[in-house]
Amino acid sequence: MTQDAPEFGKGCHLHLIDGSAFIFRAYHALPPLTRKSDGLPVGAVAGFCNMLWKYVTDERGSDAPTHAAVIFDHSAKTFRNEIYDLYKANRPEPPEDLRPQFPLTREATRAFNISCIEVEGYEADDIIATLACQARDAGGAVTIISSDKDLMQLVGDGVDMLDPIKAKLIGPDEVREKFGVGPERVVDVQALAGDSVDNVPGAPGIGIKTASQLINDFGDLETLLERAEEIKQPKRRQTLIDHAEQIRISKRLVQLDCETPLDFTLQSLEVRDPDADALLGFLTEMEFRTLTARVAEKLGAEAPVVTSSPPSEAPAAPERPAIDSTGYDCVRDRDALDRWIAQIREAGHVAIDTETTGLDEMQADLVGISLSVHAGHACYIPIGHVAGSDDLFGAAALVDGQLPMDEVLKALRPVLEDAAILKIGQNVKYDWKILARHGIRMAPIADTMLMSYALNAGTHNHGMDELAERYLGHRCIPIKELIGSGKSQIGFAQVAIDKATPYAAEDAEVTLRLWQHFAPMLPSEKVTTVYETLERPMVPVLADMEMAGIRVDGEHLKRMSNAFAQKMAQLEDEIHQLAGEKFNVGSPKQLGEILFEKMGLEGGKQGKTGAYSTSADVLEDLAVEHDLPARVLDWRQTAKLKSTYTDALPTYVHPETGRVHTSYSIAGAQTGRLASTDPNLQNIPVRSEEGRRIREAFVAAPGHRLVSLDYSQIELRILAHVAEIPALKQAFKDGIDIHAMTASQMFGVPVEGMDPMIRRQAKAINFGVIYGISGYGLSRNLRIPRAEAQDFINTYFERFPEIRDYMDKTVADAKEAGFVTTLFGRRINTPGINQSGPAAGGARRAAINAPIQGAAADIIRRAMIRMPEAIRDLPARMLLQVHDELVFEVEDAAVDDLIAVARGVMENAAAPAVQLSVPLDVDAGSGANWAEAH
DNA sequence: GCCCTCACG
DNA sequence: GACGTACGTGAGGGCT
Repeated sequence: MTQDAPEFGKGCHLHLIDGSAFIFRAYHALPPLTRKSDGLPVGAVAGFCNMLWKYVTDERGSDAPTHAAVIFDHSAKTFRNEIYDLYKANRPEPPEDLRPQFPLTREATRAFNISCIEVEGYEADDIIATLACQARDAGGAVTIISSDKDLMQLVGDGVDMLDPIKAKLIGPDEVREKFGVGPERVVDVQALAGDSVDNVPGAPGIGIKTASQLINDFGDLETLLERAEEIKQPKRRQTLIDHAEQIRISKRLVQLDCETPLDFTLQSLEVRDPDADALLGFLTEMEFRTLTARVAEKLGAEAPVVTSSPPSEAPAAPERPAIDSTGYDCVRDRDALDRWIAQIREAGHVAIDTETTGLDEMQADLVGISLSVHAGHACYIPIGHVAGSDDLFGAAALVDGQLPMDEVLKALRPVLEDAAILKIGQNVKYDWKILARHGIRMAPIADTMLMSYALNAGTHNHGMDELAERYLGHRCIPIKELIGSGKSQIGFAQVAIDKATPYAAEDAEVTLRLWQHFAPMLPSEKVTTVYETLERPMVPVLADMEMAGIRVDGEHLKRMSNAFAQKMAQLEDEIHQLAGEKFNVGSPKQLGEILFEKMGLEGGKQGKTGAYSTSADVLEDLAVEHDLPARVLDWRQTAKLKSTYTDALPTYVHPETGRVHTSYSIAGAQTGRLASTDPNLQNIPVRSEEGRRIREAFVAAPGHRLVSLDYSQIELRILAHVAEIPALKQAFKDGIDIHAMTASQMFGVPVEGMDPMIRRQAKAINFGVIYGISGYGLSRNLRIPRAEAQDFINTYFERFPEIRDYMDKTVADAKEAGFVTTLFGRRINTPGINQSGPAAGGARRAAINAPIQGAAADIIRRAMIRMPEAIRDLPARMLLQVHDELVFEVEDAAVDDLIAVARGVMENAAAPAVQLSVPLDVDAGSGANWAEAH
């Protein structure tokens, strides 16, 4: 697109809009508006759009810009923090309701078809300075749309500023009026005067007035500092002599950098007409009715109507051409690659998929990358394909006709890290980690899997093949057609490139189309906030945790394995003797026959498959009278610990890091909980003494400790809040033993000196309530008659009637809407709620449990998302999440600091989105290993 | 590939 | 009146 644009030069006029200033001004100028459909805060976005619209429609006549860009700050840390670590340190975090609006303002800018620019490590001011210098040097004119005094140093020949609010032009005279010196000496004055807002120290006691006087007296700052002895006022003289170094640092802080590395040209900033569809689409999505109407009128277009049909009814409408995997591009040379990169830059987004040698993203190697920008088009860039090897010893030689991996990554990196280009993935955490291993931190990202999860949790799973079939009516090429299966399976690197291209490129196109399908549904289905605040931000957080891994002591596990093997052999002998014959103790079928046929024990219940149940609770009952089932229980526990933990865990130790790297699935559980796989580190034993020793094998690195923080009773607290149970809320506020309190209320006994059995029963009921209690379930759990269990439940509901109200209301809501929601808006669909028969009970209990379990999951997600920023100055890393627990690794000396900071984040994680009526309590511990820390 | 069992919250 | 149930997960071993 830019090839035809004229070179930037004389006669051109560049407008540089200070986007961050727009945002903050918009935020503070407007009341906290929220989007009506889902409560997403959008006040700043609304103000921002109004300002942009006003800017775009202002009549400027011959002074109209030929080129324009909106520039944003990328992140809080910049190169200035290396000069002075306290730079901007006292600047408060942006308000919670502003944060989710930052990405939206970028989207808004793109919707207006204005170039959107930000660069990591640089402030917007530096980018503005760099562009202004370049434009001025090229002979063009520059107007900076901002009233920021820090930018006034740029004013001069060919560069002026425009205060967008006062509509006032700022030239050298206005600068002189403000600083008492000309633009070229502004930094000298700022260096002396300092700036309390940005925490630029300056010289104490010297303000702008004094500073400009001094500079005017001595000419410039360096001269002033050299000849400070000549200053007449003694105090002022001493201040300058004492603080000369601090003043010089201050100058470096306020001096804007004209050398920001930029990967685009001035030509590419050429002014473009807004695209009516894109702009109206965005404004409608934001539900800005007035502005949408105004824009539609001006552009002579129809304002689109947001439809809000539930996703389950959404047909796989094939408005776009069917997916055809035969015509994809295979990118084999630099020109083709550059053309794709130009396309991506023009569109501002790209769907991306990586192909690798395996599923373990900590070990798999990159084989190729596929991209798609427009439906109907996609490409595959092979980079790591090797010759199919019949020869086992033949070195895996790269196939000809592939660009070198380094070159491809180097070319793509600016795009992948460009804050103005959205990278769309399906399960993008996978690709993020693969690229992170090549030093690329991809941002910003979108994930179609997480979009589907926010919309469809509870309805179906969110894998690409399933989504493509459901929503695009397209059956993806099965990977098996390329790599085979079973014994003859080959790696993706061995697949011929002409076979890999349609498969890989298709994945990118499907991802793009899923994004086109889902993205507009998030607002219409009111789950944008969930997606933006609970799903999307988890990707880099989890990726970092997974890549950090946790150290595991393989020797410790091996010793335990040996001990377990001995114990099992001994138990096996005893069991065989008791049975009078040899059989496979690990076979429930054989065991059932021994127990209930050969030995003729009572209580043999056959399930639907005709097999006897030999589950632990059956065996526990039998164990009261008989030795054999007791031995089997012991054997089973040992076998479990050995096979699942002490034997399996060492095989997961990464050869290079020496640590175990789990993988968390964000969209696996229906309720918002994470799930941990390969290995599952969320079910490491803790309940039995023998099992707990396995936790001793999870150790901190030398010089470090493991710290574990966990929420105390978080689900019961959420229940107390959502069901508004005064007695429960008060107990949590008073910090008293919640189960004892329950027992006391139910049975009328004092909390002091309570019978532990009574407390245990109350505890079981408390948990039962969370699960959607039934008399049968409670009777089994407590091993009491069903009628007795039912009596307990009745008493409980009498004492806490609000709980029954809550349960009834939740089920009624689910039946009405087809879903339940958590406190934070997470939606869990309940498709089975209107079933009849036995399945109805299960759906009913799941619906009761989901908002409670889900809200707890939301809260710890919020804590995790805030954690990296909160602990960034501590020598600590977040390693694991176990539903209500976070595990960190921290240098010895910083244990207490970490606990204080992390606890604060966790205890306040619900706020400000939700003001809980109960406190959240967090327990903490630390030690050389996980057993000690827990 | 399904079922059973059991580890966790 | 009978039915069959605690909620949410993942992994390993047996068996077809």
